[in-house]
Amino acid sequence: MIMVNNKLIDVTFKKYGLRKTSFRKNLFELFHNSSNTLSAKEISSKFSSSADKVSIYRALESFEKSGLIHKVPDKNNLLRYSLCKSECRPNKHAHDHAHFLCSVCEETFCLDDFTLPSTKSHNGFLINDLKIIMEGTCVSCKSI
Amino acid sequence: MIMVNNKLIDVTFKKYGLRKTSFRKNLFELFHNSSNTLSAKEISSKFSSSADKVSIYRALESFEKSGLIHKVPDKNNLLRYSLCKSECRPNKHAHDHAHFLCSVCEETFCLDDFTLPSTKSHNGFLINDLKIIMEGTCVSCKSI
DNA sequence: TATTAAACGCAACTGAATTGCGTTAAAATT
DNA sequence: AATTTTAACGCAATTCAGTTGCGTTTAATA
Ligand SMILES: [Mn+2]
Ligand SMILES: [Mn+2]
Ligand SMILES: [Zn+2]
Ligand SMILES: [Zn+2]
Repeated sequence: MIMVNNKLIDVTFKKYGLRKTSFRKNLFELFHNSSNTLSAKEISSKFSSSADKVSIYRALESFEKSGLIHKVPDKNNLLRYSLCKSECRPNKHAHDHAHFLCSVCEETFCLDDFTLPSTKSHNGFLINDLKIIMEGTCVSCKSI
Repeated sequence: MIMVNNKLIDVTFKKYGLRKTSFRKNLFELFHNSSNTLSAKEISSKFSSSADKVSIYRALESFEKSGLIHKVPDKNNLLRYSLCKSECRPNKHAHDHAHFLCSVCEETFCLDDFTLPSTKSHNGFLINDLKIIMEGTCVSCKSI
């Protein structure tokens, strides 16, 4: 099942201070090979119930705290996560890109070249983090 | 308890096709007099348990469908709503503003004067809806 | 190899949100 | 004004994402 090479796992887990348990390695791989964002339920189904849901939630929390993944807003208010860019750290998630949700195929796309406004404050509100979430029709679904 | 004049209630409820029950009139008033957004729990406490939570949820759903209120993001993934601008209709919620989540008080604020980019496409992606969600410290929490 | 500390897995729990259904009240019709 | 119709109400029961407790296993380390 491991398609991501072990070197990358070693480097990544060392960098983020994570234990290399078989489940967490597989979970990392799942994120790494997913173009779309993931909910706990989706993760569970990918593991075909071989992973306990509590382990999933705790791993997600741990990954998020380390700066490996970040929360993404979800239409149905579920917890949903996506792999971070390599610049992310526990104290600073660098979400310097917009996310696009296709209403047709339900895929999520990272629009890396969509530059975010770099505003740091607005009317006295101090902005630490800014997310842009788009909804619409993706390139491939448009032409169907 | 009614501070919003009855004329406004009449006009608004007619405009949005809503029944004038005493609870829903009070709920509308609550939204009208609130500077910040509201969750079901917060609404419940304002009514000091005189309104059933099911009625609250159903009223919120009904208000939202009519275009009177809109969902806003919440720090703890709760359902949270805010009064819409007068331009909103069932089929077209004009969410032309950004939302701000305070990490300290966990409130959500509508930044009505932070207008969203009106981009309709990007690299072939057709954008129907665009959301900006900011996180940071709100005005009041900043000065504590 | 032994120690220790984090991760796992199972069951039980929590709490926001939903559903069912009989009752009440607003609006429409007569 | 009285009747019919239909939406809203209220209570109980349910659902389900997410959490907590705790004993066991496994990875890191010494
Ligand atoms: Mn992303
Ligand atoms: Mn708003
Ligand atoms: Zn698509
Ligand atoms: Zn605040």
